[in-house]
Parts: sequence; C-alpha cells; structure tokens
Amino acid sequence: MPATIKDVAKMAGVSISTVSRVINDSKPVSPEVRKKVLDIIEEIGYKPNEVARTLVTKKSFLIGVIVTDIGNSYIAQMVRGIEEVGKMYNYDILLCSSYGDKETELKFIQLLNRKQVEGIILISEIFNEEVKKQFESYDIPFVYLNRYYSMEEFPTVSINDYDASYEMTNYLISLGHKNIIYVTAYNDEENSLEKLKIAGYKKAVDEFEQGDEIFCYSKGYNIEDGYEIGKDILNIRENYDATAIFCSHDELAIGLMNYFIDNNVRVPEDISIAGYGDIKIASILRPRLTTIKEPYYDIGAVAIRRIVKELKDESVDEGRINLPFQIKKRESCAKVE
Amino acid sequence: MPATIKDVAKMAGVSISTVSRVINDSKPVSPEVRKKVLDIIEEIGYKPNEVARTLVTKKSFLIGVIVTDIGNSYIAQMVRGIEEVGKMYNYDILLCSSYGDKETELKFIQLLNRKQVEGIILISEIFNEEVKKQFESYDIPFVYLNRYYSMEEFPTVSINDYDASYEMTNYLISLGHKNIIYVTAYNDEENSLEKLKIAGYKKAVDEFEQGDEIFCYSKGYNIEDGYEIGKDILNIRENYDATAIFCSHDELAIGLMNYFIDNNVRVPEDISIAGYGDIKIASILRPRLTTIKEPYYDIGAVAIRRIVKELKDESVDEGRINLPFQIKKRESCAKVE
DNA sequence: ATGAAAGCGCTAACAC
DNA sequence: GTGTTAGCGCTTTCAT
Repeated sequence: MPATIKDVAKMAGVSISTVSRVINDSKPVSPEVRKKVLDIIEEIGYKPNEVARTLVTKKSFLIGVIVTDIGNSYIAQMVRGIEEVGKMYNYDILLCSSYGDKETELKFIQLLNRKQVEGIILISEIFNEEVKKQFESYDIPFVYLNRYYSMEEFPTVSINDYDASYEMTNYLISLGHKNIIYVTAYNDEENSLEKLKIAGYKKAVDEFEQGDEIFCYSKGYNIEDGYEIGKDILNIRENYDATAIFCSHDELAIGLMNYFIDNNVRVPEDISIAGYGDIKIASILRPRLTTIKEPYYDIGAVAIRRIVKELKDESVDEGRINLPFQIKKRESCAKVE
Repeated sequence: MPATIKDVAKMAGVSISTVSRVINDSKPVSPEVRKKVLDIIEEIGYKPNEVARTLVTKKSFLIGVIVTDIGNSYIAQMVRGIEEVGKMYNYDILLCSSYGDKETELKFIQLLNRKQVEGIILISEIFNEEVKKQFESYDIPFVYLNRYYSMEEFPTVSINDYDASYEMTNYLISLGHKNIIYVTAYNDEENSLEKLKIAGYKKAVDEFEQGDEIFCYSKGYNIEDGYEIGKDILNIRENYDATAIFCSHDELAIGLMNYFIDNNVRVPEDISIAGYGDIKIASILRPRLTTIKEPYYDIGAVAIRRIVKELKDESVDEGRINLPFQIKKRESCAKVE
C-alpha cells in the first residue's frame, strides 16, 4: 500500500490539513513545519492520490479523445496536437478507438463521462446524429472533428473546404490544365463535406470557361479505392482530353499514382495529380504530391484550446473555427506544354 | 450537477446500499425493488461516478501508455494493439508523449502513478536507465517497449533481432548478392539492439564466405538520414562492387530509395534495398520495400495482455517475450543476373 | 433482502 | 498558522 496523507501527517506530527496545505501551497504554513513535512514526503516517497483529489475538487484533468483509428496518420497528428497543448494546461488524454462504429462512439461518450473527463473531443469519420442527443444530456465541453461530414451547430475546427477546393482548381488551371477530373466517393450524402469541395471545384471550372467539369467516382476514400479507379481514369482521360486529376483525398491520389507507376503512366509528364489533406506520406512519395495542407496538428491544438478555455469560463467562439490552409505545390503537378 | 447514488436512493425510497447492489449485481435484491431502482436510474439518467468507485475499489481500469511520439506510424500501431486488447478487459488508455526526453519519461511515470493507473507501458526510443529505479519504487505491472535499445531484466516484447537480421541477409544472398552493405547509425552504444542485428548480418556473411562485410554509417535512423548517405552509398557501391543494401530501419531504406529516384539510380535494377520493420509506408511505396515485418500491433497487444494477466495474478512469463517475424519479399530486391 | 455506518484519500470550510 | 470536521460518491462490512 502506498503512503497516504495520513501517514505523512502522523510522521511529521502535524494534522492532515497542514500536509494538504504544503502540497497544494494553498495556505501559509510556517517554514519549519513546511520543511519537516517536505522531508517526510521525500523520505517515504509520498505521492498524492489524484483520484481522491478529483473526487473532492471535481477536476480530473482528463480530456477524453475518441478516435476512429489512431493508425490513420492524420488522426495521429490531431492527437499529437491535442496531447501537446493539453499538457501545457496539465491535462491528460484518455484515448478510445471506435473503429468507425456508431454504437461504440456513443458508448465511449458515456464511459468517458463516468470517468469524469472534463471535456471530450470526438474525431469521427462517419455521420452519427445520435451523438448530438448524447452530448446534450451531459454538460461538458466537447469538440467534433470530422474530415468527411459536418454536424450542424456542433463546435468544430477545420478549414474552409470550399475555398481550398476552389484555390486548388485555380492553381491547376494556372498551370495550363483545361480539363481537370475531380475524383470523389461522394454519393449524395446529406452532410458530406464533399458538397463544399465539389462546389469549389465547379466554381473555378465555371469561371474558367474553357474546360469541362469531369467527375470520377471511387468506392471509398482509401488508397485501394484510388488504385481501383485507375483504369476508369485512363479512359476518362482519353474521352475528355484531361491532363490533370484533383482527388478529394490524398489517399485516393496516392492509390492512383501507384496505379500509374504500375502501368507505365508517368506523373506528371503524362498526367498531373493533386490531392487533399497533405498526409505525412504525401511529401515522402516520388513524385511528391501536390496537395492542400489541412493543418491536422493545429486542428487538434485549437480543439483542445477551445475546451480548456471553456473550462476556464473564458469566452469561446461559437461553432466552427476555420484555420488557414495552404496549397502545397510539388512535383506531381506540372505545367502543360 | 449530475445525479448521484443518493438521488436514486431517495427517489426509489431505498437505501444507497440497495442501489449499489443493483448496479453492481453484487448481492440479491428483490425483483420489485430492483425494477423500481432501474426505472429511476433510467428516468434521471444516472451514471455511476467511476472516480468515487475507484477510490474505494482501488481499480481505476486505466493503463498508462507513454510514447515517444504517436505520430510515428509504428508507435501508432503498437498503441492500437494496446487499446484494442485493453478494451476487451475494460481497460482504458491514458496517453502521454515524451518526445524522447528522459526527464519527461520519468515525470509521466510518476504522474500516471498518481492518477492510479493499474499498469504502465513505456514505448521509448532512448536508453534511460533511471526508469528502472522509478519503477522499482512503484508496485504496478509495466512493460518496456523499445525498438532501438534493450533494458536488461525489463519485461518487454519484441522479435529476435539476431535471427531476423541473419535471415534477411541470407535471403539477399540467396538472390545472388555477394557484397551487401549494412546501413546503421550504430555508434557503439552499450545497449543498442543494433549489436544483435549486426551480429546476425555478420554471421550470414561469414558463412557465405564469398562476400565482404561492408558497413555504412548514417547520422540517425530517420528518412532524412537515409537520404543524406545516398552519395556515400554510391561510392561504396563502386569500391566494393556491392549490389544490395540492408538498412537497419525502414526509414533509412526509404530515404535512400528517394535519393536514388532523385538521382536516376534504379531500384532494384541497379541496386537492391531491404529494410527492417515493415512500417506502413513500406508496402505503399513503389517499388514496394522488401523488409522484415516487426508485428507492431501484436507487440502492443501482447504487452497489455501481459499486464492484464499480472493484474489478475495469473502467472506471467518473465522478461522478454519474442514474437515471430516475417521476411516480406517485395520488389525493392531483385535477383542478380 | 435491506439499511446503517464506516471509510477510501483527499480538500475546504470553520474554529481557535 | 494549525487542527477539527464535514463531506466528495461510492462499496462493503455488519446488523437486522
């Protein structure tokens, strides 16, 4: 059994309140007594029990983070941001993985509440409306992070996808590309962020007036999905005289690039490819992927910053916080000769 | 304020002990009373406070995990294994990042103890002897995971690096390679696992009798370090007539491959490259990297399994647990013509 | 089968 | 400046 505050008090010949005062610096204690207590603490290696402390102070210094899968590099980056900023305010991270399951997300929200976390950040990849009700019944700050879907009126932090998509398309146009294929798995889902991204792409193409809107639909947003549509893309390229591809996610672009390498299509000589996200691997690959940098680390950092603020009763910006994005111009996109 | 067990008791017209009994199924309760209590719980949405529970039961159902950086994909994989298996036993993960700092590792061990975690898994990349003393003063199960250094007598789980390195070298030899360069950042550090890996490489080369041991030293084990030694490697290749490179870590191999691509050296036509680890990106790159698969997910899974066992007072295998590895034969290594 | 009461380790009035 | 005491929300004897 580890030593308790009682043991310290007894050995130091003082009351437990005095011990509490010295370890918390909460009230003045005479220098001699303070030293005595500190010595005993050192001697027996006493460490305050944070659980007992939490029970009375109502402060657990714990933030619950529910992720889809920490194995996704962009999620890992977000968690890094959360963890690192959280630490600045003495908060620790309770990590749970939902693996994309609705019920699991819900269950973890409950569990984290029972564990008395002071706030929750949900990093999801699905649309789960029930999460709303769940949170309404609890009274702790939370932030909702989702790269694919938006949940209305939910505090979140991201980038302006419409602008980002618009800018990237314009960049491609500025390179001399006329017909640009937009690749997505969008399937008319109500809350999909793809709506915005597609709108941005369309706007740029419309304004340009010289090219067509061309869409190619993948099964999903993973590398394999990108690889699978490689053949379709090649056909579309012939039919529409397309010279560039704008993928709604880096993963799709990477899968596609691999398909091209495997089939002797040169990037960017034969075709240019742009992605969306700037996941870690995007700048490691050859050619390096031109893409939109979503600041994952910062998104996590701002998310927890918001929670900490709310916990301190400071004013918080309502709803969505948009962070700046960047167009990363790299070798996968070239000028049209 | 959330409802407490008292509220439930009052509303149900029973004592708090009875409520406790129904929520824990710890002792028989008459069906009518049970139903009444359950109804009230449902009605007011009562959720037991796990912190209060922990204070009396001494079970926090929390495992502390200290990582170097969750942004490293292999670490993320380990954490996945820990989290997923932990969940099977109702354990949650308290995640802390040390970013490779000795003092931070130590501080987190203390912090986690104060938070009453039931076990600790330390995923480190440095050699930190003080961790030993730290753990000796606490009395909770722990596992030490480190891809670079070994800590004697510490419970750990990994692969047999000597065997793995030996097998990979032999595989390269079987492909017809005579002179194989071994790339490492090994600098004579006492507890480096590189010792074992180098020994395995040497053994295979010695037994082969037809090639030379050739070493190339990088500054570190990261992608950039691999890229930086590209020029040296090319020189060594000329001088020693080397046809294959065995990198002590995938990251080095990837950096090197990028250097080659950037300098028009073809892999595997001009030179073969093998890595060590099988990090996520190894099988995404083109050519896909031949490497040794360290089962990161399983390593994490076994680590927490060990802790849970110890917590249940089941017998645990002492010290090191070695998991099987695999030689992943992919396109970065080819037969010598 | 149920309730009263002690106590987990700590903080925070409240006295003195 | 220091000690006494009442909880925090819960589990767990111990009676009944």
